[in-house]
Amino acid sequence: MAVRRSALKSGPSKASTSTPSSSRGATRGQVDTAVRSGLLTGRFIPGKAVTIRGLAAELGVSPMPVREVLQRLAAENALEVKPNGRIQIPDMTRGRFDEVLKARLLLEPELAELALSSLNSSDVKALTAIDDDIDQRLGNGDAEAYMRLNHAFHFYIYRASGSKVLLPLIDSLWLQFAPFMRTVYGRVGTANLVDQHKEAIRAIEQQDGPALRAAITADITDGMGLLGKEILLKA
Amino acid sequence: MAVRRSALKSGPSKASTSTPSSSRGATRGQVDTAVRSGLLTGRFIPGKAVTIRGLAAELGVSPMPVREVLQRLAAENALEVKPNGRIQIPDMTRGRFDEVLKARLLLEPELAELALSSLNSSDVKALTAIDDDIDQRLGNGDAEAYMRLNHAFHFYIYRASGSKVLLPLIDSLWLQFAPFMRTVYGRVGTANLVDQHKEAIRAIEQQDGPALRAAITADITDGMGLLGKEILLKA
DNA sequence: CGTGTCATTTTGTGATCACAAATTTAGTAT
DNA sequence: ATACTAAATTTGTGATCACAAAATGACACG
Repeated sequence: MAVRRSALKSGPSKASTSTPSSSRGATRGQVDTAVRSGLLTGRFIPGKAVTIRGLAAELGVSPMPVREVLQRLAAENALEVKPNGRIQIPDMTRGRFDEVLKARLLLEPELAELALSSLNSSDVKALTAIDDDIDQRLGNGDAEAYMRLNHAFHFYIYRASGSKVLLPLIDSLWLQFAPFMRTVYGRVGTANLVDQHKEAIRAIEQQDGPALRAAITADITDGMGLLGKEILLKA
Repeated sequence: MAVRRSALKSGPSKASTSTPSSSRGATRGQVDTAVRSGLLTGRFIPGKAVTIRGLAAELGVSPMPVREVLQRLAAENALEVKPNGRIQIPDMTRGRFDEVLKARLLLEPELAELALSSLNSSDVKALTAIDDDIDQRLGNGDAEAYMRLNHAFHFYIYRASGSKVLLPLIDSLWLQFAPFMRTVYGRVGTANLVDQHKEAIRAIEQQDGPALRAAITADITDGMGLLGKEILLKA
């Protein structure tokens, strides 16, 4: 039997936080966290099929919780159910990309500003720690770690808003573009990636709303817009 | 046995369009359409529990497809899974309401303008027909019909954009506030509801983007913002 | 009349099964 | 070799079952 690359159960990925580790819906929570983190760190390749039994075997659970999780993620447009029932990672198109970019630019600066007043100096410290970690990993070319940390940085801010509506929408967006961005990093590497994290941190320190909006907007445009469009035009 | 009010299988609701009526996932599609339309027309009351077996019996299907549909809708934040596994219609809070309103104002005018160039004179005719229907129903106080038609009006426009990203996000938002708005209409009635549909239609006729944005924005603010805030403040 | 306790019922969850559709593989004929 | 066909496998779907947790109801006790 050939050694097959496993999309999950690799890396630390710390699947503990916010995961109901026991009691009601324990298995489903575990599966959900595993697949979500797999999508966000680019361990799933766009266009590749995802089978219920395959995932179930890989995670050592029965097909049932996997079925429900995949339906959930399909509802968030993180997965695509084809007319024949087959489930796969949607591949990115130019139209979809433009829409995700537009939606991100509309929602994320807004939520960041909404969270601003809830962020204090200890949060600044935590964000700085994440950003330092990112800078350190960028040189190594570890795209998976970069994606995980970049997600952690943004959502640390967004989560502080306590949002129950905007946050899930943005969650859905990240699940949609993350697998594609992974393929982008695979081509251009991570060495010369730029972000506006330090500007964002400074804006938070000074409680400067417009500056934070600008930093987030620029971060999205630079990190996703420029890179992605270049790749998509080549196709 | 007492006659229990059924949340579904009542009214015409025309569950045919866009429903996979046969082949793969037929039953699930039927259940999904039924519950979705039930939510959008306010046949589900916020705070009320929804049981898998109950819905399954009501729709005459096995619990399986219902389970998956409810998980889907929970992923879209149209339903809430409580820590004990119980599923219910989330009840509206002031914070949630403000967020939904904000998100609608950010996304819907944008998508309407995006759809503008795809709307032609035959679409104007269709929209006018829907709006006339609304005017006719408003006097009758038929809140359910109003909600269904208002949804039809907005999404006729949005769907024309061909959007695959923004449209699902807006879909999620409507599923979240619809059940609450139903309770609002139950208090204030539908007689003196106002909308900006005619202004929107005129903007489409003249292909006037800014005017369409303004009409949609005003429609959201008037129809949802004013009414909802008043009710929520009383609680 | 209120209150705690225990039995009964209901509910979600995970597992397994049967089935049909679709995919893949093998085999064969041209 | 190539194209077509048929068998074998894989896959999603719906149904049913067993189980534990939770909700509900009945009932006795204060």
